[in-house]
Amino acid sequence: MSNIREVARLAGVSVATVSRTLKSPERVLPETRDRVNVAVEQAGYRPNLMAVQFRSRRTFNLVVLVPNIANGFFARVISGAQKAAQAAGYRVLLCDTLGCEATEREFAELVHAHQADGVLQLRAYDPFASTSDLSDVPPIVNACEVLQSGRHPTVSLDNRAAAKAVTQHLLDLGHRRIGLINGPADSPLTHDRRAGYEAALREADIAPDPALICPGDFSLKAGYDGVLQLLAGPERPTALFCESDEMAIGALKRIREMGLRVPQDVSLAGFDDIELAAYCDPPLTTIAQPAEQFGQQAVEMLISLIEKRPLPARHVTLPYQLTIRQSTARVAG
Amino acid sequence: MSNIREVARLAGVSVATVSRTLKSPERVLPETRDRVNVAVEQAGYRPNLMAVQFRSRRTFNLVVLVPNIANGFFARVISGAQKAAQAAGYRVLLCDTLGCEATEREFAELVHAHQADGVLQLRAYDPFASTSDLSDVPPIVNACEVLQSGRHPTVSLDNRAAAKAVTQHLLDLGHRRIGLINGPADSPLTHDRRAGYEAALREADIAPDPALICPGDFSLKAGYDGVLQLLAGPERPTALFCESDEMAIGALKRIREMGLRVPQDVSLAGFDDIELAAYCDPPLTTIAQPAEQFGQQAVEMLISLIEKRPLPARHVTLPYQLTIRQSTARVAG
DNA sequence: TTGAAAGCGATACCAG
DNA sequence: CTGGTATCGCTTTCAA
Repeated sequence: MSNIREVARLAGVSVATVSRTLKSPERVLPETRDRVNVAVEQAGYRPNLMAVQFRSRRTFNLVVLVPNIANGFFARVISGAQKAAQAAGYRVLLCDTLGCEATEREFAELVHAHQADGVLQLRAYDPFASTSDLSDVPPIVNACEVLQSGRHPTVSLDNRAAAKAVTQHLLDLGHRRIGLINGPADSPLTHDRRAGYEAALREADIAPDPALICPGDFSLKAGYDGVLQLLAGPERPTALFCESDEMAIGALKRIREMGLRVPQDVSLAGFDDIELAAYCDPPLTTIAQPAEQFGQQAVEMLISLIEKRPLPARHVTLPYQLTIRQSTARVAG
Repeated sequence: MSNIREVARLAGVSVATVSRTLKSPERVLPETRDRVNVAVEQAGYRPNLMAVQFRSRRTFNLVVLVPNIANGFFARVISGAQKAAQAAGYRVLLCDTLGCEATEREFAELVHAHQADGVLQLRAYDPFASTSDLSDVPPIVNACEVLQSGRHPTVSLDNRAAAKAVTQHLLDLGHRRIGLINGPADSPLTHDRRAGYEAALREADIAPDPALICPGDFSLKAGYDGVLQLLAGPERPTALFCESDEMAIGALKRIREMGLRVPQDVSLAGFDDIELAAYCDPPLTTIAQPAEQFGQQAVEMLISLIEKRPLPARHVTLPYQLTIRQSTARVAG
């Protein structure tokens, strides 16, 4: 593989001139420049980025920690992140952490090892939690699922308000017994969404009933299993709010298997507005999140951090949208 | 950030000794070793991987080119790839190329720029097609959707046989008019699956009818749109084979909207066996592909290539499995 | 067993 | 405008 010296030799100039021609051509005589360019061509020369980065102490790599790549929502976040990164001349080192803290810490360490310039974390875990010396904490942005510490910049959604809006929508349709299938217990998303759900109920003078709330984890299976528990009791709810579309789709299957219809017997609402939500039968009422924007905004903030540009805002909240389709209807009777 | 010199100073040894202690401790006196380790600890030293890689000319990075991260099938392939990479001490640089050849070439170039040791391509496009000098082609493995050139090692599925098996299954159920919704026209997958479909028909003495074949692109929408065309004619097919589960799910929605039932009026089969296939109503008959294995095998081959170990086989074919659920049934009448 | 020193490839400073 | 050269942090001979 040819190097800069080889090119210099071919062009009959010094390595310094080759470097200059490539980096700031205006500082080189056009004639010399041409000779160098010819030599570059001839040698099939490509700068060894390893060396460049080593020298400049910059990698233009961003580590993105994803809890689960297979999740349609994160896939869109990643897509947005990648576009923003590419636009700014950065690359994305994607890591499917499966929610494993050790893995997350390990990958975050890549920054300390000079393998990346910053970290984008899409889960509520601070891989640098144990680093008390703030000057030792590299550029990091937290998006989607954020920490309350406020230590790092964040991009989030007002999950409480969104969940409240969905619940309100169900209340408006006359529902009084509304079931909830939660997300993972340790996630702030779950906490906020549940809080929004309960707030809406209370404002309608309905006491939240713990028997109507069941644990989940955002997966198809959790929705499928959750329904069994929620619709088993004597006074079954007339509506169900699932904290993710995947759970809603799992729930839908089980509801059908139990011989009930959506929305005639049970109204069903999800969260995320994944592509599939519109293709369900019936199409799913849900909360649309600007997934791509999460990734894009977060990456832009991260790059500002890296390049030490001022951040317009340390904490950004993106808008949600209640998307009403046919899975929710006025309560029967 | 502390460097190796700092550690050497603290331990009162030379940088060479520090390096040795870290790389081959057995070549260092235990006593010295301990002193070095203490110094490492004390200085909070972490080797600058940039420098290590620069010096050793190895990055332990693998570029993985994915046509579409949002696709559930690829998500599983990636998961398998990542596990295999991690197990071998490599990292994955994931690139969502969106099928853009320029992007693919650009990322593949990272190998030439010494940013990665090899490339895993999950699509039938050779980013080094223009490189005629074989010694200039870096380690690369092609998986899932493979090229016919045979230039690079591959991991694939016998798509023709799999499609033939699905079609045979439908024929066995008494179907004679079987529609097909194709994948992208430029993909070998599409070609092979269609060939399998036609072969099965011919063996049953049925002439493939072009009017029963419609173009698609593996997306929900393509399935949704395709049905409109296929079921519009006077002699509508009694069964439909979609070359991806996503298209089958889109098709399902449209079939319902047309007032037809699956499988009573139309049998429906997909391909991929994504998680959702089992959660459809009715659950989808489909071809299960060992997605994780694709990623795992391909990465293992790639690493063998990189480390110049002999490959057990240059072309690996993984097994498929016809998974029969409730979306296909004996033809009515 | 340990240390001194020569690079890896590119950059940038300082002279000329 | 151009060239010589020190330097980034680490690895790896080669000697001692």
